[in-house]
Amino acid sequence: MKASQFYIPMRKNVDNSLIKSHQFLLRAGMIHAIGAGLYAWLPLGWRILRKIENVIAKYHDKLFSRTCMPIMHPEKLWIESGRRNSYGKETLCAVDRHEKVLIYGPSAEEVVVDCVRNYVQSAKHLPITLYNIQWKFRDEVRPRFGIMRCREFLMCDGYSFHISKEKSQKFYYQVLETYLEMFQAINLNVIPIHQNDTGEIGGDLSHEFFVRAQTGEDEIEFDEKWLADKNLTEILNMKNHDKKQQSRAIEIGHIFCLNTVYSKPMKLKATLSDNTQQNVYMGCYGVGVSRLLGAMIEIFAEQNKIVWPKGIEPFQIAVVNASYDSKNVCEKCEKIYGMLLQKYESDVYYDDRKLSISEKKVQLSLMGVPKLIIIGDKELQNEKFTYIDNSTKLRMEITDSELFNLI
RNA sequence: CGGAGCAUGGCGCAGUCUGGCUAGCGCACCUGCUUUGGGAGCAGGGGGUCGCAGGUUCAAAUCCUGCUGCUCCGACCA
Repeated sequence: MKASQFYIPMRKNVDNSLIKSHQFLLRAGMIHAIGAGLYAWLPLGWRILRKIENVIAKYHDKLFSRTCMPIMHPEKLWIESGRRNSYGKETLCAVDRHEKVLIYGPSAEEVVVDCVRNYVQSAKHLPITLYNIQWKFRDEVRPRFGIMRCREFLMCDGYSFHISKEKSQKFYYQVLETYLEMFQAINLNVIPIHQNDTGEIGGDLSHEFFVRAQTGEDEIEFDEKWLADKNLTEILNMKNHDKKQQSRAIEIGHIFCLNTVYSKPMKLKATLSDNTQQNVYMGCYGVGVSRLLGAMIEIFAEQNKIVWPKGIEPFQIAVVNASYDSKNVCEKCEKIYGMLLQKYESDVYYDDRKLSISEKKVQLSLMGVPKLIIIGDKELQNEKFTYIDNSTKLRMEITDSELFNLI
């Protein structure tokens, strides 16, 4: 991607009463506020969001198969599950031309149940595990903190269907374990906390996943053992009296064992080998994808730069033209850019704009591009490149061949 | 939903209390020159009628009423 073709409206002035991540998102040109709790994802923000989505999808693919559920749900399904009455004013509705009420989905239990209930007749058809990553809408009383509590947001939601409570719970713990791996893979020191109150979703076993951050909306207590050595047994053995530390925290995920809370009213049953019928045991598993992006900024961003977790960087490497008036330099940059494209594909950024080298470097730090190859008159004369690793601050002069060994 | 605040060029703000010169500042933008290695400098220049509607007044960004939008605190919250 060439910088000259990339819409990235960076701002130097932002309202400093906004939360850190919100300010950063605006400064780096990642989002644009459209209305209360509504944001447009601009090219840079969208790229990063997609990177996060990809990691989350990769881990969910180990346990679920991916689907895409509709955003709008017929009210009928919600009446059937009983959530129409209980969910409250956060439900945004629309009326179609036939005067039917449609609900902009805040989660997808009803539609997923509808997808499987006509097929599932026997225990032999189970288990079924599905997930989707889709835009959700909750008409928050008070949207705030930028993308952390907005109305429209991207969420990954998984659903499991098993024939028995035991199997359902076993799967639940598999998901729990996979989530721990997943969050670790993106450098997040996540703390799972067992919840007793499962809220509107229902069910009886639930864990919330938190990351510590000063700007978090929640106050949590956790066992400090979590920070050193974490494994599944540790969680299961955790008792209230073990809790030793407190911190502000951001909730980035929540999982539930739902039992038959949905399958009962929605008549999702399977026949057992003794020819009796059994309500199917469900679980649901949610990760806030867009909120995760905000949480990463809260955690990893400094004043003028961010170091994204590995794999989340908007671009892995950038070619920086330091002498845009020089034809030779421009040609060299194009050539190196072309070669890097072969290896990094769309993950290479070429800053070909007519801006000073200083400004380009500052902007690339703000974007969180980890590796820079700087090419200017100086480099051309010395027949070397300047290589800068933004995350480690390593800086060196390298030759053509060294460049290709390095990257 | 309760409380508070804000709305002035593209962005961030001052001016409002105590009505009155041509509505100001920083950033951004345009032109020129000099620059170009962690958000360049100098000089010149363009752009706003002050959220919307009404009212008071000789005169309203400024005072009054209503409306709309947004932000912050709280309650709420998969």
